[in-house]
Amino acid sequence: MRQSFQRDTIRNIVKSTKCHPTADWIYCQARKVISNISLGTVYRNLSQLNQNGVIKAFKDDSITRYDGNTESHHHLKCFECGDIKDIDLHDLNLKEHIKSRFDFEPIEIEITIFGNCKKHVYNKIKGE
Amino acid sequence: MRQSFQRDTIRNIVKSTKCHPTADWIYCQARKVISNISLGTVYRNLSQLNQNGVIKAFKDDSITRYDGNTESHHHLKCFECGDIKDIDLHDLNLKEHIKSRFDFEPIEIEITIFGNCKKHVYNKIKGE
DNA sequence: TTTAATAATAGGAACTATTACTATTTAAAT
DNA sequence: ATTTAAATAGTAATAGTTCCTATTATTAAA
Repeated sequence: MRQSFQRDTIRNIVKSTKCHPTADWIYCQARKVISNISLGTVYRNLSQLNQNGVIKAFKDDSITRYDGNTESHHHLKCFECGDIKDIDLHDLNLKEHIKSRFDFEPIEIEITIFGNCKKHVYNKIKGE
Repeated sequence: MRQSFQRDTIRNIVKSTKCHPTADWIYCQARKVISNISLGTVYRNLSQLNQNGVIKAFKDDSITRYDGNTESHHHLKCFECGDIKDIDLHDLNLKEHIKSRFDFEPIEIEITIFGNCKKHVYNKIKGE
């Protein structure tokens, strides 16, 4: 994988946000730097960076989101605002748990918890 | 929601398999009963049945799968054969855990564990 | 039991996220 | 400098799904 300004730009964009952006959002940001960058280039490089473990891709409903945080972690997604927040459930020892209970060798665990974040729980209590 | 033979057929197909079928698989099965049923009808009814809690829809990569089992449960997906098996992690009390640890009101938890099922773990040990 | 209202349908067009294709450009090894 | 192959921009194609429309079918009411 040789150097390209396009790829460096894309990596920097993903690495500098915690908003779990989509390819399209990244494309819009990238165009501010390279006005004629193509969407295909964005997809190709995101896919490459993901394969090399530089970033992490995950599915949010039917759209792919990208995460600069490559540590093992899970997601809280608010039904109201759609915000996705990283959480760590490392101490639950889920892999060990699965391994000992089921006839299955776990490699990767994806957890998304849907519900209401602080802000929207508060709003519901207030009846807003 | 008034009765339709198409919807009844679709519900029966989903309810009578544990294979977590896609819309297209269900469409193929449905055509054996109603030869000119349209794919749009299949999608519309699956969506309706899901909204009414009769069946449950979930995403597998970029495809939607449907589950006749509406009890709260999670999935084991084998990297080798792609088979998806239902598991119950009810006793982990994940909702209580999340609620007490994060400022978040959990409503639904989706967990998919990717790895190798019994059959393929065995094959790997044997070096096949 | 006809009639009226409208939910559901078949068939096909449209949409969206993503991937594939191709001629050209660019990085970097020789 | 020259060469080689990776990367690119721009665009066409794909797959899964939703939307549209004229027609049909179910159910409630007269």
